[in-house]
Amino acid sequence: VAVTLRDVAAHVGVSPRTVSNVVNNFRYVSPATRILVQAAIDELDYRPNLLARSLRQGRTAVIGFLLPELDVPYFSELAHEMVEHAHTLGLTVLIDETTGSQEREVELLSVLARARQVDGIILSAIGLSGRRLAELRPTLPLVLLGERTTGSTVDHVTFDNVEAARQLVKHLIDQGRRRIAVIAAPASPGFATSNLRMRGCQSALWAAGVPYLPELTVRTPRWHRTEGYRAMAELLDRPNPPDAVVAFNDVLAIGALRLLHERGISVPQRIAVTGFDNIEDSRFSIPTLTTAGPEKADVARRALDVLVERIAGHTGPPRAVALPFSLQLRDSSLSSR
Amino acid sequence: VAVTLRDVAAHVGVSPRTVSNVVNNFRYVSPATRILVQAAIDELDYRPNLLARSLRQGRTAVIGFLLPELDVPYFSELAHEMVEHAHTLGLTVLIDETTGSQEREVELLSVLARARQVDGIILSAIGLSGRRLAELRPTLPLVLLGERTTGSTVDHVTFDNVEAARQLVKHLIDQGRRRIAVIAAPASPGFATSNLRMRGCQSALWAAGVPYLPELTVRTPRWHRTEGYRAMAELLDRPNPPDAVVAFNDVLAIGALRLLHERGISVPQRIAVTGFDNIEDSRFSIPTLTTAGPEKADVARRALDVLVERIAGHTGPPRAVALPFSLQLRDSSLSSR
DNA sequence: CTGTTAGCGCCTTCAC
DNA sequence: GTGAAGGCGCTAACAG
Repeated sequence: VAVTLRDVAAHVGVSPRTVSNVVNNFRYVSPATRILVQAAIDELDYRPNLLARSLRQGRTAVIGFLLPELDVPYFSELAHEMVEHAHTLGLTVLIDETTGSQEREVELLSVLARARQVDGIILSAIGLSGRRLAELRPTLPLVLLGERTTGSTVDHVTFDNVEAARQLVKHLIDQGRRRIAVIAAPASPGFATSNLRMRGCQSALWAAGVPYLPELTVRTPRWHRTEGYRAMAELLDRPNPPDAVVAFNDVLAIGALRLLHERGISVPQRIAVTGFDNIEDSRFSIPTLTTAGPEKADVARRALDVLVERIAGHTGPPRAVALPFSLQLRDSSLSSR
Repeated sequence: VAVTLRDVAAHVGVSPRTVSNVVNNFRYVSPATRILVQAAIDELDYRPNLLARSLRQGRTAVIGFLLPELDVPYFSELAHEMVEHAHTLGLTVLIDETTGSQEREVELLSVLARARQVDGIILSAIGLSGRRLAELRPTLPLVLLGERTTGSTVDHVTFDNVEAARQLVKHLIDQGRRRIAVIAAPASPGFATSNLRMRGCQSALWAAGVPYLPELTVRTPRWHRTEGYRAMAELLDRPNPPDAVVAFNDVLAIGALRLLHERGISVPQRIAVTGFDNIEDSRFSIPTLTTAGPEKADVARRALDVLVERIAGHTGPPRAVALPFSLQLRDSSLSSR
């Protein structure tokens, strides 16, 4: 039932070539024929079959965005920016979830890359190490998010996780906190986000001569609210509870806030809390949450720009884009207000 | 550089047909050749070009999911379920944002539908009226979410918004509330979600003989936290403030909670608050939020099932799937605890 | 400026 | 069981 280029051509009495020229806004079509053809297109309600076009041209104008989980606010906010900015570039976004497992990251990456369904891929990697990635030798333009791997062989966009963590902990120390707990996400090999943030924390403690208390570090299996809630409970049940908690993302922190509320422990008076990511919710939580992170719009914009450049054929050494980030000091960590 | 079916065939010394048979697990391939071909596939690392396959077969195994905004928790949670369930069906999901504007809903719908990039579409419509939709005569299987239009000409999956609102308000009345405010989303033509919820509220009030107070209804332009915050401020600034607030989704309610906290008004003691959607955050807000809605996994599952059935060629009258919903009574509305 | 031809990579009807 | 040929709808040479 679908109207094809041929149908339009036959209807007007020109060759398919001419119709194609009109559809693609090529020069060298006489105004008269252009009008004629356009009329036929409108009349028959013709739309080019993008599949056929993609097959022919070898490009699809679709990019794949692989992220751990769409229902984690950081990623949904990022996905939003991605879709929005992609749209301004005339691109569509195909989203798939990796659940943060290395196998699934590898699998999706290779499936997407080989199937020619997308022109390039943006991967928010959690489990994948730089080495493993290098072995894969991705066949498609690829931009990595959220992890800075030394000697990485692919483009990536990130921000200075170590420095951000350092500044957050320094802020807590400046506020007089001395027993600083950490709610960390799973340890991964290599330079995973969680490890970088841990390093920043320790560096700040060391610089201030405040002891790092390993017994006040809890590692959670995932980055969810529930995990933050559980981890906080665990911390309180230990002898000598903390006077501050650095959670490695905002939802973990929000889970912790919830538990503290239930136990009747006031924040920040008795325990200060900080997060990471600056998700929308951190401005509305009770109390509002101190956090740090880059602008998500920046992340999306830069990642797409680098990717588009590669798709356009740019060759050259892998780019490492480090975005600026900012600290948002809010009620959850400000003692004197 | 890409390896094609032909390359594999040439490498083994069989016809493309045979390779295709192996790839697609057809009967009637001798075990010997199957093994041989499979070996060549592995060796050359061949992957079928999905674009070519789709063009040939007329199906893409991709479904489009059009939603207002990915960074609104309800939709990101729903998208998560959609992607996950689609995966079990061997489908990929192409997500696009409509920002809730009718023009963009129409545009994306027709672009996607004609371009043959997807086999079917699930649309979480906000602005689109049933009538407008009927005029469009979508050329592709389409399932509508979140709005029940009378005499609709397309399949849709929803739940009983009127009844859910009625039960929430009845609950508030049972708790002794009498001055019940409403933070509603934009009024739209037809049977938009917001209108249905409003009707449910009024019906509950009427049934209990409690007056509906139009001066305590605020309509917000969007469904965001900030709007809930602003609307709540507006309500408090009016003479005779409410003793309960029904927000038409959870993020509006969370915005309202935030403002009430800043004004030092205790919830639920002085003002009770309820939302809609049962987003993850409603279990962690302070206080936890009373809310109502269907299981998002159900929504995704049923929508996909109906869509897949249509894609498979099922004809028949449009389906109207009404999902069960549940009330989650939590701290924000329970006076006696 | 426009028509003709070929082919992107795959699946599938028809033969053998 | 397997081979040969054709075409899904489009665009990119190459004429003219």
